[in-house]
Amino acid sequence: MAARKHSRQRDSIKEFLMARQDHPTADVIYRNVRQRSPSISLGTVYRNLTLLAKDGEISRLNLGDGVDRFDGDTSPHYHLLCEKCGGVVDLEMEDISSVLEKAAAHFDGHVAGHVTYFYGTCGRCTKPAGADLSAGTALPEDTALPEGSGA
Amino acid sequence: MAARKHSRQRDSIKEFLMARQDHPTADVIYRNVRQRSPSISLGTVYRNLTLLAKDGEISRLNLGDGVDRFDGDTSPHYHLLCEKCGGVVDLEMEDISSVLEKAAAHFDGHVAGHVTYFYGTCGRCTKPAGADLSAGTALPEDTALPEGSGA
DNA sequence: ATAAAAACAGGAATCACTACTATTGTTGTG
DNA sequence: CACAACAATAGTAGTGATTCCTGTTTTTAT
Repeated sequence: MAARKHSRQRDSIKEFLMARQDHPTADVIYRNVRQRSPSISLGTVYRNLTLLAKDGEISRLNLGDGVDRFDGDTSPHYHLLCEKCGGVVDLEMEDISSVLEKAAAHFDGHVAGHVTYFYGTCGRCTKPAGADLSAGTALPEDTALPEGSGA
Repeated sequence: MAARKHSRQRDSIKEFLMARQDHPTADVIYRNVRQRSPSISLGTVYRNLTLLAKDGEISRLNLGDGVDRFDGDTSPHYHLLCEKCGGVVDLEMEDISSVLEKAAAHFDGHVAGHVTYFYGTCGRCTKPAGADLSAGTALPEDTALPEGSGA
């Protein structure tokens, strides 16, 4: 029930998220989508992110640092929170779902799932300062609006 | 530097936490400690919880539900968040620190640690309703003040 | 006893996020 | 196409956990 209706704001949000490899916060999404849809409101961003996550089209991450992040990639994978730059990167690693069985082994309740994430230093921050940062995938972690050009 | 000075408020907080098997929130701690130290302020509770956690005397848990919880047991162990009652219970389970190696295997940064918790249904909530709830460890999950007796 | 500074109480402020309301946009149906 | 039903929006107010600030009180070393 409550059939979903189309909305450009939702399209913009999803489109933006799909194009990102990082895991932006609602605020970053808001500031960026606002370049295409200048009148969009923060509440709309939150409402749609929540709705998209509920429908399984995106996923919502909570890495314990007080902000939720959003990921256009809903396939199961793990994340690492970089303690230096605050960024979040995907981690390619073998399956660890066996932790569920381990958790259930001596437990008298029911274990439905688990949340795991890692912390440490991302590849970029691990390299010696001033190394080959010139090339590379330099997407500033939390791209804010380039204050000069847009609005 | 900044030598720590003794304080009864901090003592009360730690003492209260050590006596609990559940994982109370700052607010629950505040409401309970206030029975012993009626003039304690919430800010003091937070400041001391943060300080004790920083010094490794207690640990701070974030289970992604918007509230931090505190645990007097700092030995490494895992937690389960009950989706029915909202409570948090300890999980006795074999070591899973091997996930760290798995995470590090194909990663070009540095993996320092991981956070893992489980969700599902706790033992009490799993049992058929109205069963043997009469006996048992019935500590109400978020013990508020028993409004009648105290203040 | 005393002074330096850690800690406190109380309240204001912050921050991410949610809720509310009047208005606008979408969509199925005749 | 017209139009009613209602999903979605913008804008703004509200919430709840946590932190910060300030003048006062405790602790503690001397």
